[in-house]
Amino acid sequence: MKNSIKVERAIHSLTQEDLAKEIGVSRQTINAMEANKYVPSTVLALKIARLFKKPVEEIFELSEED
Amino acid sequence: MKNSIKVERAIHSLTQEDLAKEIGVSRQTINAMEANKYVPSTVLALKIARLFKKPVEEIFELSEED
DNA sequence: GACATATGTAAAATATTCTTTACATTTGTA
DNA sequence: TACAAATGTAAAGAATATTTTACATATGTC
Repeated sequence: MKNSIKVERAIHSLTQEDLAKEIGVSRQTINAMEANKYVPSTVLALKIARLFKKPVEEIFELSEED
Repeated sequence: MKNSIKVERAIHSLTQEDLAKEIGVSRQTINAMEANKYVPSTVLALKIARLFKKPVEEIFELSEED
């Protein structure tokens, strides 16, 4: 799965730590998500999409291997 | 978090096992998801939404406690 | 009633997410 | 250069997701 969190963060001028606080996770969780180190939970995806005012599908996209 | 998987399954006339095979998880995972026993991964949410041709947000909804 | 199919549930094991702590590296700026 | 802020990364542990196996219950049909 891919995601465009880093881009959205840039658009909204948020640091990883800002975003982490907004959605209630650690900064490392944001960092790891951006680096595709793991697949986040649906709750996180919904919170991030809501914050950025975009559909989940526009931020998180399935890859071939999923 | 709430979800309407059971309803979508009824609309599409799919058994829990049908759906499980479609998206590549065990039947118990579907059953537990419907019973809100846990929060699924974003990959599962995207797969389910894609199968039912609806946005993730229409099937999975954040609750107060999230 | 007997049978098949679908669903609910539970426990143990495994895999994965997420936190915490800590440090290294990068980048911008005085 | 020196400093601060942001980012990358890693390792250990806690919490949670998911599988597997297994059985119970419900529901429809013969």
